Amino acid sequence: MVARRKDSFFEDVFEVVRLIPPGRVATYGDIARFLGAASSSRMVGFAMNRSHFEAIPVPAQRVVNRAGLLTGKAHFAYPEQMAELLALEGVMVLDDAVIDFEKRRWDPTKELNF
DNA sequence: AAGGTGACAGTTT
DNA sequence: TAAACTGCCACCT
Repeated sequence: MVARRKDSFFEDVFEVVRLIPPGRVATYGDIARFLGAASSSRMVGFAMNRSHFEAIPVPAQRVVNRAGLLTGKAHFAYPEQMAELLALEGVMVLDDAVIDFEKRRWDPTKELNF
């Protein structure tokens, strides 16, 4: 890599994720668009992978895929942790899917009015 | 410096 | 309708 526009695209991702209110969830795509890289949804997911090494905790459990599925649960300490963390926040998860996903969905581009 | 990779998304078989 | 393929951009080795 020769040059990067930003030192850390990930940090931006982390910040946005931390802004997600408890009990709400956001999608990789929405976060990516919010950061100006609509097609970097995959990167957002990869960022979450790295979030575990961050000093400041990142509520990765609040980030799900477009279908509301907990696709990243496998990357937690243990797979069930993701659903558990969400449950503690009042988010019901059934079979790796967020209940009332559309209702609990939190879109930064809308909620933050950017 | 170049290539491979990934917790997705959208489109096409 | 469901399954498979390609595109995509930034990080890492």
